[in-house]
Amino acid sequence: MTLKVYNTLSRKKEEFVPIEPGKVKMYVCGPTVYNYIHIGNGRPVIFFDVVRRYLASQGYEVTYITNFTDVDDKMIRKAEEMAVTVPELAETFIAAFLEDIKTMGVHDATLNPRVTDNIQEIVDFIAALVEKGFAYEAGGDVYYRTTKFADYGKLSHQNLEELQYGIRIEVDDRKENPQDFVLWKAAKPGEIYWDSPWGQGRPGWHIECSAMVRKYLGETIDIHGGGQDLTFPHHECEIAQTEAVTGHPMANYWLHNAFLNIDNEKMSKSLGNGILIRDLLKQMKPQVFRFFMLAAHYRNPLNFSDESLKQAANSLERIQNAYDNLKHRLNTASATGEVDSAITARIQEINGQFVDKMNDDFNTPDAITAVFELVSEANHYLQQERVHSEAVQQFMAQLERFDAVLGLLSQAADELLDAEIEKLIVERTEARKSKNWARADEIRDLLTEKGIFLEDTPQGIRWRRK
RNA sequence: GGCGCCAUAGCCAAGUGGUAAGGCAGAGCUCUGCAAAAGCUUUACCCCCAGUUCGAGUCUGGGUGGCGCCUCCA
Repeated sequence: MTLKVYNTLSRKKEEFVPIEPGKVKMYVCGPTVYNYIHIGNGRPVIFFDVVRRYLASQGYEVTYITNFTDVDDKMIRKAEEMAVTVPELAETFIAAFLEDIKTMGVHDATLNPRVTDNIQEIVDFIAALVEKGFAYEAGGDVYYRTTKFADYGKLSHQNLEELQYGIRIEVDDRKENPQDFVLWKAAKPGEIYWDSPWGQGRPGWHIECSAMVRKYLGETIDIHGGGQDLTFPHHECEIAQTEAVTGHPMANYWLHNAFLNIDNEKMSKSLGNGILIRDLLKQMKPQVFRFFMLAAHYRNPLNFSDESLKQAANSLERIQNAYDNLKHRLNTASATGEVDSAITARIQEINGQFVDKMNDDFNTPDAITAVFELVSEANHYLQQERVHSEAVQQFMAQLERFDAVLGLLSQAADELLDAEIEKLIVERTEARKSKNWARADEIRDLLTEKGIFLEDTPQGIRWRRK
């Protein structure tokens, strides 16, 4: 089965055909770096990380670009509040962002371009739009002339006439039409600015992505992603800008993730229910948050609650236990001869399930079901007294292949316990031998307090941290 | 007003028109000195009403209830 992705442009699942065989160029709109990212921001970050990992696992060479918006109105306002410069503000929160996503196990992007490093390209882009009559200058600002672009609205499927303008934002009367959007914004006194043919100012929000996509990936890319809210106006405007200049489609596939709600309500500043990722991850393993995210399909709304997280943690533990148990049994695996070919075949079959589900518009909930199928098979196999090391390795290798895509396992290094704990474990073993259960339990309780959980298995004592 | 989305077990969540995956939680059992882990067993008239069909969770129409976007937003 081939990969199918839901394309916002056509509102259909379409077969994914890359522009260049074996290669995928994707761009995902990144954060405006004026604050720490919240858990809602985590959804596209994690989802597109999985998309990218999956494509790579299928043999594609993926170029993954995600930008930083490091200058805009919000940045300027926040910098003022914090009494720092805009670049200082950006440095702080870019560093924080990179740290947060690393914690979440997100792979590094091929490149994280910044708006302020691409001003010249942006100015050139705007100049080209002006040249072609798609933009006009008005009092130091430059606006996009939406009426000139016949396809305006094709992504979000909106009719220009039916959009209600000025509902939330006051319409600027310098615009020819209310739906026109700003490409270049004149600097007010004291604001950060760059020189341009239209005077001192800064880029509008949408133009940066058009300029950077073209510069780093080319005129047409394979996948352009972002949160659902970016469909309109942001991505609509990107299309208008890019396609007006290049005459080619900006991206072949537009992917948008649905929102994360908190206790069934949208997360918003006015509700005051925002949760920062760094705060959340102080309370739980990052893999739990990833599992929670991937347990729902990316195009469905996902509700964040303590209960859901608790369930995610418990579910994830089953996978982690299976992996740890396999690893543990590897030490004492003793069966000889050939591995039962039925096992190998079954693992292959489950891998096929996983791939089929991922191919179906990245159905991670069903892909996770395949992971659980593998867990079940592995657990069954481990019921046997004697296991074959190669079979155990096959199970582990398959779990690791799944994990290369999903990023859910903790690879606890073979850390050493300190001498005192080591001694207690030995003492407990002695106590058990002499059936001194009271002492044995006492020691286990003692270690539990230290976060070390002991398990007595037929293959010997094992411990795990919790 | 326009454009969309969602409704499946106590909870989370899949589901190409052929007779409801998976996980969590709960209950019982097996194994275990006790545990843990694991295994086994167990839990659904798919929001309502009509229609199409041999057959509908799935398609169509109409409701009801939630939600998103309509130039800050992931």
